[in-house]
This record gives sequence, C-alpha cells and structure tokens, in this order.
Amino acid sequence: MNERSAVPKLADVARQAGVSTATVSRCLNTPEQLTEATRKKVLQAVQNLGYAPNFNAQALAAKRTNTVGAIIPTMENAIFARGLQAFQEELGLLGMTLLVACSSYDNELEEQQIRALTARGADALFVIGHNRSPHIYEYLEQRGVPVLVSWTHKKHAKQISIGFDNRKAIKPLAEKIIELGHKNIGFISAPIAENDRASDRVEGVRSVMQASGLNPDDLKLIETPYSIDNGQAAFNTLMSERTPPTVVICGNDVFSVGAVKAAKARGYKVPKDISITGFDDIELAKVIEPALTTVHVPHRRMGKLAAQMLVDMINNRKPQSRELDTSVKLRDTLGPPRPQ
Amino acid sequence: MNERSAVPKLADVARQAGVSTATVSRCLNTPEQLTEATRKKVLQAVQNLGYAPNFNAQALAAKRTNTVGAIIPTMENAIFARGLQAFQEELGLLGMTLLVACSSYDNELEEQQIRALTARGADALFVIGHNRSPHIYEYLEQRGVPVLVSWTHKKHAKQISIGFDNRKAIKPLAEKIIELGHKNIGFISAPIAENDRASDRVEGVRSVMQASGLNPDDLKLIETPYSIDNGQAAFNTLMSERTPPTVVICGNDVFSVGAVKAAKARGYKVPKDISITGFDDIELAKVIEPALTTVHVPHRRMGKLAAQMLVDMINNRKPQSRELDTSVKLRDTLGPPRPQ
DNA sequence: TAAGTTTATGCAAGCGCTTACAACAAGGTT
DNA sequence: AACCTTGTTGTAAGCGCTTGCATAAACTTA
Repeated sequence: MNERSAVPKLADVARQAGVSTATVSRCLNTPEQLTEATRKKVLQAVQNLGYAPNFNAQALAAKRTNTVGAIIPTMENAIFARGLQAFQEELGLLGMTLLVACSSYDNELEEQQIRALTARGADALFVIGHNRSPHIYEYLEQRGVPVLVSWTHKKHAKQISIGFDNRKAIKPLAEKIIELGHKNIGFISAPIAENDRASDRVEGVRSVMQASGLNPDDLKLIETPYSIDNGQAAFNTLMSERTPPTVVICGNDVFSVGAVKAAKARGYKVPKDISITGFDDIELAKVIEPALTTVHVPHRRMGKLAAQMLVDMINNRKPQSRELDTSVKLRDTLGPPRPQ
Repeated sequence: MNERSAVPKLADVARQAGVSTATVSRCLNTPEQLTEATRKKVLQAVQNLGYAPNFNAQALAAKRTNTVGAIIPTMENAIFARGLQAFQEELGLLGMTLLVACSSYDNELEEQQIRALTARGADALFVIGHNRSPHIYEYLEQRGVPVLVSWTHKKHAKQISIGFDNRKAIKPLAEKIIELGHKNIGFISAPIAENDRASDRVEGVRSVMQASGLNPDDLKLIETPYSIDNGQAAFNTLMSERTPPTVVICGNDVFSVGAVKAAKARGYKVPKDISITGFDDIELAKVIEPALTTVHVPHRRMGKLAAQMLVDMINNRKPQSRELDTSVKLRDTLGPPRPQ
C-alpha cells in the first residue's frame, strides 16, 4: 500500500500498468477495443491499487451519468415504496442507478429537487402525476432531460406517461356502491389542489353520481393530508354531520385504515352500519378486519415498465404512453346501506 | 433565450456580468466577499440566464459534495422509511442532501453500494447495523469518509453509532412474558446471519430465559425474510408443532401482523389462546386488532440525531456514540398462557 | 515486397467548476 | 509623501476523467 494514502486515480493505474490513461479508460469502458494482453495488465493494476473511478469526473467528462432521478411525494407510504423498489430493481438490471428525492407533496420543493437532480446530471427523471407548472417541462426540454410521468395516465397529455386513469379506475367501485343503494356518500381525499391523482378520483365518483341521477354536489368531501390519524379524524367529522353518509369512499387505503379504526371505536359494525372503501390495495388492506374493499393498482408492474420506458427515452426512442388496468377488489367493508 | 440552446455555465454568467469566473463562483459560494454592487450584477446575470451550477464539476473541483449517502436494507418497510425521512429533513436544514440506496439485506450488494456512494463523493455514510466485513471500514477510513452506524448501539464498537441496544431493549418484554407464566416460547426472526439487530433480539430473549431458569435452547426459533406473509407462515409452522408455544415473540411488528392474522385464521383468540408480541411499534401496531404489544423505538429521534452527528463528523468533530431508550408498549396481544 | 488497410495505443484538449496567488485600489499611518 | 494595511477582483492551474485525432504496428493483398 502506497505511503501517500491518497485514493488511486486513473493516472496511477496507467503508470503501474505502463500504459496511457486513455487505455485504462478504454479498458474500463470499452474493453473489447484492447488486446487481451493489455487488458490483463490494466485489470491487474486496477486490482492492485483498489482503483475505483471518480463518478463526478466521469460524469463531467462523459456528459452522461447512467443515473435517473425519481421524485416521489413521500417515503412514508408503502405504495410509492413498492413501485419505486420495482423501478429500481429493473433499472439496476439495465445498468442504471437511481437517485430518489421526496417532495412532501410540495410543488415548490419538487421544483427545487428537479433542478438539483438535473444539476447532478440525471439522464432522465421519473415523477408522479402530471400536475406541475409548464415551465418545468420547458426547463427539462431545454436541458434535454426526458421525463416520465407515472401513477397516472392522460391520453392527451404532452408528456409520456405510465400509469392508470384514476378517474376511470374508481368508477366501477362507485357504480357498485350506488348499485347497492347508497345515496349519501362521503369521500376522504388527499388535498386536491396540486394532486391530479386525488382530484381525478373524486371526479370519477362525481361523474358516476351524475350518471346515476344523484347530484354530484351532494358528495361530502373532506380533504386532509395522508395519514392514518387524519383518516380517522375525517371519518369522525363525516359521521358527526346531521345526516351522516352510509358509505365513506377513501382516496387511498391509508385513510381507510384510519376510517375503519374510527368506525370500530364508535361501535359501528363495518359494513353493516357503515361501508368503507379504499384505493391502492396495499398489503395492509388484506390484513385489517374486516378486509378492505378497494381498487387494486399494479404498482410493481408500473415500476418495472417505467424503468424500461425511461431507458428507451434516454436512448432517444420515444416509447408510447401506457395505460395499466386496475381492478376492484370486493372484500368485506362494502355492503348495502343500513335500512333506515 | 440564446439560440445555441446549451445550458448556461459559469463562464456565460461571468461574461454577461462583466466579471471573471472566479467572482461568479465567489458570489455563489461566499457572497460576503463581494461588493454589494458586483454581487448584484452577478445575481442579475444568474437570473437572466437561468444558471444553475453543474454539480459534478463543483464536486470535482471542490472535493466536497454536501451529500451524505445512506444505505438501508429496504424501502418497503415503514420503519426505515420513518427514520430516514427524519434524517433527511434534518440534513436539509443543515444544508446537506441525501442519497439513498437499498441493499435488500445483502451484504455484498451493500458493499457495492458503499463503493458507488463514495465514488459519487458522499461526504459521509449512514448505515444500518454494525455487521459488515472489516475491510469496508478500512476502505472508508483510507478515503476519509466517516460512517455512522445506526439502529443499534454497541458500547465497545469502534464505529460511532446512534441507536439502541437491541438485546437490552427486548429484555423487559421477555421478562414480562416469563413473569406471566410462559415457558414454551416461539420466536420469529429475520435471518440472523448478517443482521446484528435480529440476532441481538434473539439473544436478549435467551438471556432472560437463562436468568429465569428456563433453558435458552428451548426457544423455538424460526428465521424468515421480512414480510407479513412470512410472519403468517412462520406462525403456522410454530403452531403445528407437537407442543406449540404459548407465546410467539416476533423480531419486528411486520411479522406480528402476519402472526395475528394467522392466529385469527386458525380461530385462536389473541391473547387468550396465544400471545403475540412485536418490535418497532410501527403505526400499524395500534391499528390491528387486538392492538399489538411491542417495543417502541424512537425512529424519528434517531434519524434527527443521526443527521446532526454526521454533520459533526464531516466537520472533523468526533461525536460520542449515543444510546437511545426504548420502551415496552403493553397493549392487547400479550396475556398469561392458557391454562392446560 | 511495396502499398493499402486495419487495428491498438498514445497525445492532449477539454468537461465546468474552485481556489491559491497575484494584482490592484483605497484608505490609514507615520 | 512614502509605506503599509485591508479588501476586492482577476489569472490560471488544476480536479479526474473521456475521446477525437494522430501515430505506430500488424496484417492484407496483388
């Protein structure tokens, strides 16, 4: 081991192997260009010195990082984690690495992080939802960084996306609910303003109400940030109204878990006294009691496909946007309304 | 907007502001060194051009990235997510950004990722558990990258750590269990081989058995990877033995959720027919029914303190290792053994 | 065997930034 | 008036790598 404890660099390897730095670089990046003999020499030297290339220097010189950035709203949520894990695994297979940032559902923060990620040289970006100001897309376009929008799919959007149509996804569930005779409907949603997934789900329900002769304005909507506790609180608010709903549709399973908990605490039987539904079908949905009726979303599949599409985009192929199918999982929290 | 759509660089800003690149650099990094007037000029130019520094170039030149790397076993687990979120928030406050990688409980993969993260110039590393081969620590030491070990605390370990003593943490729970009269004990653990948190928890229980006159070898131990389903399966295996345990201690709450589910499926009343305990106190613990008796761990606090310690370490201060307190949460899944 | 073709390697110019050092200006001292 | 501070800005040398181009060596081919 060298006395001067500095970390070995390309030049050190070159010196030890008796070749030029260019050769070492080639040996690491395009080994097929070298003679068997020199390749061996170089590899040997790399081994001896424990050399590892400096990523930043590499990125600077090559203008490519083999890195994609992802920005998700939060890690404290099984759904994003699950999709992202699949995304990462597939990326790994394709020789890319992933950089993750969390925006905490804050559009401004998200913008900062988009800038940070591109400044780091991300070759492409993976984001959740369409909803962000247009100048960000311009910024990315100018810099030549492709973006893939996920978790949602809008046919006529300009950005390439992979996901599902949130509005469409919730409709069969809403239809089933109304078919069962529910007329007084509550909805617990994440804050809608900057979240197209949330607003689409609400609209999906409203459009079904409309189509079924109910007044969509009668939907009892509560918006509250993502958490079990907030789901619980929102449920209690809903049930404290003069004419409480007979079914509470939750914009995601996390709320449902809180709602079910609150229902039990109030001594209601689910679904006899009150029906509750979710969205996402996280692992938890099957664990709680009664098992949650919810909308299943193929998160892992979405993550995997996203990785493939993103790599295509990096290589200047323009993949088609893809819509994934969702399905309603009828389990035990939905029943007919309690007869008055 | 410039015709040549290239992204603006430092030199462009310098030209537009009529100063040298050095001045621009200073304006961005040490603005107090500049005159009010020049600072304004530069800032104006930055604004006009929409300039953002190239991170890789910065890192290369400054040999500092203001980035810390974290390697966690998995994202698909609320616990790590929660601790990490707090870690990240605090880091942000301290002007650092976080790079996360997941090792999937694979030591070899973890090593690769440690190399990748240092190659990217991480100023420091945050890892889970002590258990890794010594040459990694040497590697990091040689490169001058400080490491903080978390989720565990060993008094005499060489590495600085923040966490709790897993062995100690589970003891009061084990004592309580034995005090209630349990003699036939089952334990569902994550694979122990490369996981000191898991093995410490098992040992904690064994030492209490020893001290209470039980034979620690009688502990019915099942090792299985982290998941609700595996918890369920392990529970079933345990209960299919000739003399099934009267209590199943789970190495973490995720297993417990599976175990409780399996117990119900078998028609057992918890805790009347079988007691089940967890570890971690994730949000879920209070949601399932009956509410889980478990060991509470201050994840968020740990994450926050970790960030502060790590920044200290980057600035060449050597913080003390810290041990955090855990507490047993007696809820509803633990009771006396069913009289024979 | 000479000329032409095809590799395999080396040379050296960057990539976009930071920072030691030098240069200069302005104000304070004696 | 000559000298020294102190403070502000510029000059230019890297940081560790990649890659276009030039060169040399090894093969073809007629």
